[in-house]
Amino acid sequence: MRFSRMLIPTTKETPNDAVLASHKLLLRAGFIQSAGGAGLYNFLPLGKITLDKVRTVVKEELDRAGCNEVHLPIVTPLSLWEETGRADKFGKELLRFKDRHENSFTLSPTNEEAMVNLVRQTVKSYKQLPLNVYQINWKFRDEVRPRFGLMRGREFLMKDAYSFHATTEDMQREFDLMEQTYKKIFTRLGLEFKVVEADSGAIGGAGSKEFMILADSGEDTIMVCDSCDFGANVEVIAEDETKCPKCGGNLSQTKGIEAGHIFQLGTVYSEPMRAEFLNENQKLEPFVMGTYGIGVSRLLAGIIEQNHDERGCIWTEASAPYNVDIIVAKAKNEEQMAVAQKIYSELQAKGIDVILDDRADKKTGFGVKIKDFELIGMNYAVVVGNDISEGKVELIARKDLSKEIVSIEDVVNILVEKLA
RNA sequence: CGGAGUGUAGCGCAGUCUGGUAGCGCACCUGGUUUGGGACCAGGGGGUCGAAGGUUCGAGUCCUUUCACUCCGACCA
Repeated sequence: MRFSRMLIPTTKETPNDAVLASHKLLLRAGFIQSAGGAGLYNFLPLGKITLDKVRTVVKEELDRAGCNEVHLPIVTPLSLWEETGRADKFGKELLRFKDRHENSFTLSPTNEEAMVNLVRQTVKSYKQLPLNVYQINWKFRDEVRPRFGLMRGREFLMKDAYSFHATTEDMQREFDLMEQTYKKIFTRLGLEFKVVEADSGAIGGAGSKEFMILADSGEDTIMVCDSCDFGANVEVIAEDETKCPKCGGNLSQTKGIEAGHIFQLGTVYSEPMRAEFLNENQKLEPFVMGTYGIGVSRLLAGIIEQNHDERGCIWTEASAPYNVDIIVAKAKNEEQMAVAQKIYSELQAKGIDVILDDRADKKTGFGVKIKDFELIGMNYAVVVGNDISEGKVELIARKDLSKEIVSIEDVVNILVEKLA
């Protein structure tokens, strides 16, 4: 992609009302913009690309774990919510409206009822179990106070998975599989995270675990053990507790951003909704369920909260909109453009996501391009400038801003190796 | 829902106290000079001052009502 053809409205000034680094930087770097209402954002080209990259990582790992991707309508009949009593329980956070025939609907904030409905209409036998179905779809919650940009929007992208089983043991097996799958997803995304014991809240059910991105700006306080892998949200453990209940080690307090949550549901939805299958003994039984969520758009904010500096975003390799930014110092210089084009094509041929900053207007000098690189936070920049007379280009790593001069012939292989 | 604040050009703001021609910076357009760390000079376009009502010869400014947004708190898979 050529920078000159892309809508990337970076700004020098920080919006006054943004507080969190991720909120400020995603706005300044042109990933998102306000859509005019609280907690509603337009995803601009860079934001859309990044969101899709993160979404793809989530999808690939779930598919690998045997889950089935489906797509449910965002508009759900309120009657489904009345079957489980959650129409009342969810309160005002559940946005309701009526169609022209005066039928009531909601904009889905989560889809337990809708997914149980899907499955009860199609799965009738224990032979069809277990089953894990998921979607990656927009959710709407009429939050009391949306805030912090993508961290707590009213409309947000969430992966929600639901598993259906004949027995509690099999559901617990799937629960463990999902925990492992989530660990793979968060690791691939390059995140530092902690799995903690959590409260089940409005979703209900027995056990639940949260996946916390460790960041000082996190809204959740968690207790972590320094000698084993135990961790818990302060919702479920006394905040003044100092000893690990699992191994007796020391507990310390830290902040986390909840980016994933997995639940053992049991039959709390399948029973009231009469979602049943016929077992081996020809008896009807309610499905034993689990449910598993990841806040995909929140992950973008979480990645930046954990990875940024005073100059801008520092995307991880799996999440960066582009891994390499080729900066042509003087885009009107034909030799520089030719060298840049060559490196660009070779990187593309190697399957690396690369953008060519070919902007040649007189307002956009070298300084602007390098500042944009640092603000947007792609992994590496290749500066094609005066050094080409000696057969060299400059390679800059965004993470530590280290620079090295490398030969034009080597730069592609060096990048392929670094990004492997 | 309680507390605090802010609405003036795409963005960031001044002007409001003390009523009298709508301002500044960034961005944008034209021309010229620049060109390795967010350039310079000259010229230019863009506003029903959040909305409604009121006071006044005259309202961005004063009064009343209302809406929206932001922050703190409570709440939150």
